[in-house]
Amino acid sequence: MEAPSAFVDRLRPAGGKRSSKRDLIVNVFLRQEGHLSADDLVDVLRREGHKSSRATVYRTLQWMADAGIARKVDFGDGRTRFEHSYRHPRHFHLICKGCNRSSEFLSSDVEALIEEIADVRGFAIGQSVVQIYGRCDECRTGRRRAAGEVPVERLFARDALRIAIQTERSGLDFYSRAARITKDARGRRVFRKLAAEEQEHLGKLEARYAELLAEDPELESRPTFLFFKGAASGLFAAGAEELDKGADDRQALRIGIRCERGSHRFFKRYGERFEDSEGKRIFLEFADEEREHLELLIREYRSLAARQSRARSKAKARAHRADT
Amino acid sequence: MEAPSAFVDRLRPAGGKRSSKRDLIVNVFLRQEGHLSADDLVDVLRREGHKSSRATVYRTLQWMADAGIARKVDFGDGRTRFEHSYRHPRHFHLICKGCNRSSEFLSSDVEALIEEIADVRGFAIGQSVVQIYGRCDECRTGRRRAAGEVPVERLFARDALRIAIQTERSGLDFYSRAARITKDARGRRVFRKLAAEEQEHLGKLEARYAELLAEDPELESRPTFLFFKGAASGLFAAGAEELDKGADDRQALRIGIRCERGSHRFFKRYGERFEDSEGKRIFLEFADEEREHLELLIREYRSLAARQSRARSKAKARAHRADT
DNA sequence: CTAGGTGCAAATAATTTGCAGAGGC
DNA sequence: GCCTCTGCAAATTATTTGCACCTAG
Repeated sequence: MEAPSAFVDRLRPAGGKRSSKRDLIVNVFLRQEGHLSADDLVDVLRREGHKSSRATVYRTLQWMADAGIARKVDFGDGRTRFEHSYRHPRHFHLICKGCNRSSEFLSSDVEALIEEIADVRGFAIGQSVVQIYGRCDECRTGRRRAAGEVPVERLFARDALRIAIQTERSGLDFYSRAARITKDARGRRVFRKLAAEEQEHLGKLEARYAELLAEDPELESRPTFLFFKGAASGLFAAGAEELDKGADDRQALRIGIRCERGSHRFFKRYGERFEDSEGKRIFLEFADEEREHLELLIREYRSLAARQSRARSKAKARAHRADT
Repeated sequence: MEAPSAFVDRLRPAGGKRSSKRDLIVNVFLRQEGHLSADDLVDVLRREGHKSSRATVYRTLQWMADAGIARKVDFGDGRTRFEHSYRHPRHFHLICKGCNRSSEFLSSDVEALIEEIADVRGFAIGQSVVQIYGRCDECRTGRRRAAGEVPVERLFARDALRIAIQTERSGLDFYSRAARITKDARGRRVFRKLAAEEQEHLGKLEARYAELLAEDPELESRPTFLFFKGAASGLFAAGAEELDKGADDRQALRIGIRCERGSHRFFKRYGERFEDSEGKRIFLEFADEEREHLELLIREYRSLAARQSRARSKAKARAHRADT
């Protein structure tokens, strides 16, 4: 788990001079949750007994944004706010016009659509902003929610693990079914092997999930942060359904390839964005595993296709000999 | 087709006083395309030989935003811009950091996801902002695109009609297939009737599309404005595929219900947002037609289920009598 | 010693406001 | 005549800059 100071050092641009004032401002900033305006940060500094001129705070904030330590956010109220990126992945915002608070979410599906749209328009994406303005649950119902803040990093890890577990479960189910219906002995062996791997990995993920909840009991009840329909509605689950409708060996492999490809993409994308090193490792390992599965399935598909084509030409040759 | 003056009158708040200055500013503003800052508008007014103080322009812009004649847009460059809503539906933005121009798009899919996310979080949506920052095609490749501006309203109408036509086509295909495979005579008649209706409607839509293209030949080549995967990847097309995998009469009805529901939602949402009254009418009529289909299918499904259940209990009774 | 970094005050930039006068109902 | 709208100038707000001074490398 990377420390804040290491995080800053990693991003600090080379050649610059250190200064105790800047270090101080950066450290105070990194300790804050949520979105701060320059003035908010000056106030926090004052409250902690440090005096800094506004200009320096503005300059430091700009420096942090350039370095990637902070991100600008603009909620359209005339002042620029900043959030730090230490253990805090890029995300989208729900902004309540009642209480002026904002809550964060991520949606793999929205991101995928945005990428697709940009692609069709020949647009190279830098960064995208999704802001949903409205009234939050609390403001509408008057009910108070659990007040304790859970760092976004944990919510991210929680949801990512939930999705991974769901994916493994339905992957396991998919490969078991596929093994059952596959006629080709070699293909069957491949599916069995993949099922076994999913089973083993599932155990690991569940252990990690239990550990995460043990660290913070509040975590389980927090609302969803990471939305991913591809997993929720079930990439593999949809695949399994297709199998049930009667697929032959080749189709089964093809469906498996599609599922693994989607799953690999998802875990790669979010693994890369993960700040917590434990979760990041798990995710990238998962992505790698899925890629291996994917490659195995593709090899197997090619092999099966080749064998079938050989079988066909042999049959044709036989038929031809019979003709003449 | 509503005139600009009628549009303003419809939205003008009651009780206010008219003034020739305000009317002038509003009229000039409505003639502009794209996103104007207050200063841009002052410049346009100056260029047309009218002088107005900045304060008045700011006040008028604010008045228009309150009245719903204008919408604020903020691209994070420190100044607020405005776009008018006359024949201009709400939309999302692609913003090029190279040339500072923005292009607009709509995505039913993104909207649906946003609604779903807000719903899960108990958040009442007011308005949502989706901005994709990056570099546009022209800036990256250096190639120049056709320069003539096509009003968004037309692109919207074009894409909506394309989607409607696609939907009708695959709906027609779906119902023809369903009629072919349905064993129950009554159910078959329902599917035939729906197929005939889709056929007729398709003709109307194609005529309207041809008319639209005739009005503006540049229209056809412009990039997609309205993205809707539900239609593109084919709500009904997916349904038809399911039919082919062997569906019984009830399943066929159920698939039809799902398709009509998705289609109805889509056309209702965009029909309501459509400003051009001709297109709006087509869309809402379409939505109504889809709702009628939906209701017909639901009735038919219930009727079939009831008949099947009666048949089953009769069979059981017969079996029971044979037993004793 | 010298390129950055800091503080203060003044400058900008976008937008809003106070107030006196003009004009629609 | 009253109440709203307009114009001008001054005020406000968020942010940036000039410049003298300071400090780490």
